[in-house]
Amino acid sequence: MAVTIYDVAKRAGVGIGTVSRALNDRPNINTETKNRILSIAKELNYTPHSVAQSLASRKTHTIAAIVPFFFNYFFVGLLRNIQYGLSAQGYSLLLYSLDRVEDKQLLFEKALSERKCDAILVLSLQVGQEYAEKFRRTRIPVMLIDNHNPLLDSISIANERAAEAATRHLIKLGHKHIGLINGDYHSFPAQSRMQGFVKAMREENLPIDPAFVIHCDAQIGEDGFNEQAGYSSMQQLLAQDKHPTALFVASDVQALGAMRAAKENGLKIPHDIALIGFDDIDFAKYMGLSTMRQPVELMAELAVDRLVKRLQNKTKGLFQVELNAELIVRETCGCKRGFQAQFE
Amino acid sequence: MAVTIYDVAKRAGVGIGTVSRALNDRPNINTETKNRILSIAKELNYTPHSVAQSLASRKTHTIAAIVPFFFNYFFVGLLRNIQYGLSAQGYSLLLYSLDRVEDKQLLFEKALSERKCDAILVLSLQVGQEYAEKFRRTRIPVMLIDNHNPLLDSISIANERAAEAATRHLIKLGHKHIGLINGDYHSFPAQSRMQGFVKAMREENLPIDPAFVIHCDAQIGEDGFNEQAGYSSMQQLLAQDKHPTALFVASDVQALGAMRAAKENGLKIPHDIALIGFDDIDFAKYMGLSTMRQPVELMAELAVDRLVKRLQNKTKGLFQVELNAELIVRETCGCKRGFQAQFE
DNA sequence: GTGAAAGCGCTAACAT
DNA sequence: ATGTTAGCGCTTTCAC
Repeated sequence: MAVTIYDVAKRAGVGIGTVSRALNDRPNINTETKNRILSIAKELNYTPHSVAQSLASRKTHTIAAIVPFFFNYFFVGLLRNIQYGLSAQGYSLLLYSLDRVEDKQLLFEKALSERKCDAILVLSLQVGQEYAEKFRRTRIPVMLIDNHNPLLDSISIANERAAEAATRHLIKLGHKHIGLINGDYHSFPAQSRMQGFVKAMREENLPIDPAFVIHCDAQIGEDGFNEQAGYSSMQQLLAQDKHPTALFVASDVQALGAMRAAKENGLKIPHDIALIGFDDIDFAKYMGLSTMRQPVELMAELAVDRLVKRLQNKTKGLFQVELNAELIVRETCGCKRGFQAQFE
Repeated sequence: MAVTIYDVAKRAGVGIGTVSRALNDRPNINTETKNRILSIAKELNYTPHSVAQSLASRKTHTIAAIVPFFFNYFFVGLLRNIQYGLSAQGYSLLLYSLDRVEDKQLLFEKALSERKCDAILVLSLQVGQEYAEKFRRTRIPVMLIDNHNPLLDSISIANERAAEAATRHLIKLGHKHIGLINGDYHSFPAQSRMQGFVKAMREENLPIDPAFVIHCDAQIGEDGFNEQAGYSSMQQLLAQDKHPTALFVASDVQALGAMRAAKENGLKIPHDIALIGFDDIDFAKYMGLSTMRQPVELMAELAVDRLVKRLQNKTKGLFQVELNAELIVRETCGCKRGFQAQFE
């Protein structure tokens, strides 16, 4: 049996209350006794039993992240930074992932009912009205990342502005026939990115050819933001008798898929088709993919920071931030002179 | 305040013991009372408080995974499958990740002392003698994946055999000058992969040019299995006045880096240098990278299954499995006729 | 078959 | 400043 505060108390000749006070750095304790207790605890190799602490204090010091694992590596970068921030603040990360979007309700329910966590981090998932209200009612702090809900804290990207910037960049390079490969249009980011695209085209008086705008139909359980979807969309685009000279693609993994399809069709990027992706996943750099970078570190940092503050009641009111994506110019947009396509 | 078994008991006019029996499907209870309790519980929207359950039963139904996040996407695939298996078995996944290998002891210690988990899953990390013994002593089930220790359960890949197979494939294609880009030689997989490479070359009476064998020096906190390391290794290789005609690379991300370097040097793959990687991460498929596939799904399934069985005391004795990697022939090894290099 | 009672290891309120 | 006590919400004896 492991050593408990009772053992420490007995050895120190004090009550368990005093031990608890010493261990938790609480006031109303003599410095001497405190030090004595601390050294005895160390000597006995005492470590607190966090489950017992949780039950008594009603705090688990654990935060659950609900993540659609899909096939978008954007989440990996986010998660890494979230984990990093959480552990720095003394919190553990409980990971709930789903393979099919339909399962999200189940996980919301689970996180809520099991009470293994103090707060919930929801990545890139749409939270319906029902659960938004439920979260509010249970008073559990919830933070949405890469999504938005009027009732909940959120950190998202100014998707519309970013899409607009990407599109404008292509326009500035002289393209007149610009297409869009989007994710599943039911998703929040997909809609905003579409709007940004449309806005840029409209304001520059460029016609939008409906045949050049493709929304990846979400397969069962997916969201269209994956390599395969990008590949098929590009194939679909190229199967037509005319194709755009430039494309804004709503995610890097899709863009990678699109590049693969382009290559198979003998098209050179950016010569035949220029490309801008979205996210700036690790591989974008390696592939020379121009893209709109999401500030993953910052998003994670803000999310963790805010959630922890909220748990400490150090903040009130809705926290809704919109960050800007940044255009990262690499090869696929074609504005670097003398560049030879990564893909043949 | 949430509803507890006391509420259910009162409403049903029974003791809490009976409620517990009903809820947990235990014997010695009248079917009628049981059903009555169950329906009352449902009506009251009762959900068990897992923290209280844990404290009383000394079971958390949570498993911790200690993961070096590095930059190797191999872990992502593993984690996804692990999470999937665990949740199917009613377990939660606590994620401990480290950014620097040096931190692993800290996390071992943390997982052990906090007692938030029933078992520990260690991914791709070397467990020293000290902790192996400590794990045994505390009797906490531990499963190593992608590594090995005589005292602990493990699931690993027959690295030597796999490396040998990859090398032999290159030899069979007629290559005489074959090089190796390895991970940090201090790591277990790197050593075995080196041995397999050497074995194949020896047995086929091919000389090994020391200049063609590169071990990625692990940067602080890393393990050499990353894109950047692969890139530099290739640069280093190509800076010499002669270079191999084929390469076995110890991981796909490194191979991707190597391909990037090759392209920058104007070398065509597989024409000038043939390549075989290791892991079969998602991107390998997209890049046409030939590779030794690790059976990630199977590894995860076995690991979870075994760990859960162990927690239920349904198994004893050491469980040490070695699985075989499978050669996935794509374009970079050059054995598909008429293939034109993905990279220029 | 069921109820009462004793923990699980801690925190926190309340005495002293 | 310190000890005592009552929970936290459950599981698990142990009587009946």
